[in-house]
Order: sequence, then C-alpha cells, then structure tokens
Amino acid sequence: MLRRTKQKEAILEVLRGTTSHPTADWVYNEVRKEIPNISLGTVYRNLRLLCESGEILELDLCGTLSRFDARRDNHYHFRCGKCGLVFDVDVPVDMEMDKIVAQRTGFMISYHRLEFRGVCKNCQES
Amino acid sequence: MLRRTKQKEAILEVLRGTTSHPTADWVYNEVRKEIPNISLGTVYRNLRLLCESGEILELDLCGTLSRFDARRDNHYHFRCGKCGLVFDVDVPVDMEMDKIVAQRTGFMISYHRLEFRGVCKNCQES
DNA sequence: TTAGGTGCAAAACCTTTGCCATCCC
DNA sequence: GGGATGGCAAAGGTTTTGCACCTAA
Repeated sequence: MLRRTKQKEAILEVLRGTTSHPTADWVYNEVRKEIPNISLGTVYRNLRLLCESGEILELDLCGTLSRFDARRDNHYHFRCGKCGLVFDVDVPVDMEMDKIVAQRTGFMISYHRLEFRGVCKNCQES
Repeated sequence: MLRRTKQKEAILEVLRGTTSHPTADWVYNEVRKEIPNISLGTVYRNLRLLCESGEILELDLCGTLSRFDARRDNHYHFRCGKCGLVFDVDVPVDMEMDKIVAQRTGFMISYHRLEFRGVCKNCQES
C-alpha cells in the first residue's frame, strides 16, 4: 500500500521545498509546473494519504482553507492578520501544559496547538 | 447601523444559552424553533455582523466548520477527537507568552489561540 | 422616509467521490 | 494480474451574494 508515484513524489517535494504552509490549491499550482496535467483531485487525494501515513501534517489553523506542512515535529505558528501568511515560531513546545490541563479536567490530552496572531515584520513596515 | 431585529436577538440568545460552541447550522436549527421561516443566509449574515461588532467570537478551531462563541474573553479550548465536541478549558491565559515570542520574532503579537486535543471523559468511558 | 435587514434561491468555493483507464508491485 | 492510483467531471457541503420586498429608526 501507499504506492510510489511521480505525482505523490512531486507533491512531497513541493511541500518539503517550502516553509509557507501552503494550501492544497497552492500545492496544485506548484506541482503543475512539473506535471501539467495533474488533477486537483489527485492533489487532494495524495495530501490525505500523506497525512494518514504521517508523512506530512495537516495544520488545523484558523481560516477556511486546510494547510499542510512537511515538518512533522510539533511546533507553534504565527499568522499575520494583514497578509495572511503563516510562519513557524521556534519556541520550545511546553509539554507540561498538557499534564496540567489533563489533571484539572480529567480529559486525556495528546497534544496542543498554539497559534499567535498579529502583524508580521513586513506588514508593520509597509 | 446594526439595527436590532428579532432574528439577530434570537441568534444572540441561542449563542448565550449554550456552551457548546455551535456551528452556524446548529444555530440555524435552534433559531428555527423560535422563528420557523428564518433563512440560513440570515443566520450567516448575522453571525458575521455580530463577529465584526465584537458581540460574539468566531472560534478559529480546527475542522472545517466555523464555530461561534458568545464568551468574549480569551480562553482556551479542548477538542475531543472522538465525539468532536469543544469544551472550554479554564486555565489562566498566559499573556507573557505573547511578549516572549514578540521579542524573539519581531512580530507584533495581539493574542494567541490555544487548543488541546485528546479524548474527553465521556468518550474515555465508553 | 430610508438605509439596513430579510427570505429565497442561485452562485461561489473548497473538498470529496465515482468511474474507468492506467500504472506499480 | 490485480489492486492501488490518476484524470476527469460531477456531486457534496459550507458559506456568500443578488435581488426584491420589508421594517426598524
């Protein structure tokens, strides 16, 4: 299962070659530069397959569009309210928080997602 | 601007009467008990208006559907991976984090969103 | 009176799916 | 060969929008 195809490889390569946390549509347009007749359905299918196999991460960020990431370690994000871009934030992930909340609530907690909001450097200047 | 209508009042009342962070569709069905011929478009329109005026909060949680909250203070959430329900987590919001990340990144940070994932009490038992 | 709101339906948008041809193992 | 995958197009689900009518201020 999870056969190797040039479509899948191309999609992975695009994801690994960017830090922009792209949407499915952006990936589609990039991959088309390599495989012009690839279909959007194939991109969606492969993104899901790659998520399920754990090779990439679907980011559960705000906004309507799903965004994907080839970085598989848990890390935090920052989203600029002006340009909409998503950046990685390299602050150590605080695992203690999960334990504290688990004790207080009785929920079983596997992980957390943290997203900062504001205005990025570029947009502050302009 | 922002006229008071029975539709808008009914929507607000539904939101204030629940802690379930409902989706637009759920709100629609609740409001229909009061105003049977209200249209889904009106619900969406009012949810957006209420968000813009700051009377309610649109939660930027994972998943595809937008969810809304009449609680306007910043607080954290927990989402159960089994039943999909969203709960409030009453842990103090750590404002320091924003400052630390702002210093480290140069971004202007207004706030952050934190969401825990795991399995809720109910689903653990069953 | 009149700008803003409503209901309805159609459109827009993102994502999934069905079908059949094709390809990988 | 046979099941997984691809391309295409149609369907699905959520949200927005255009328009004519209504209503709160």
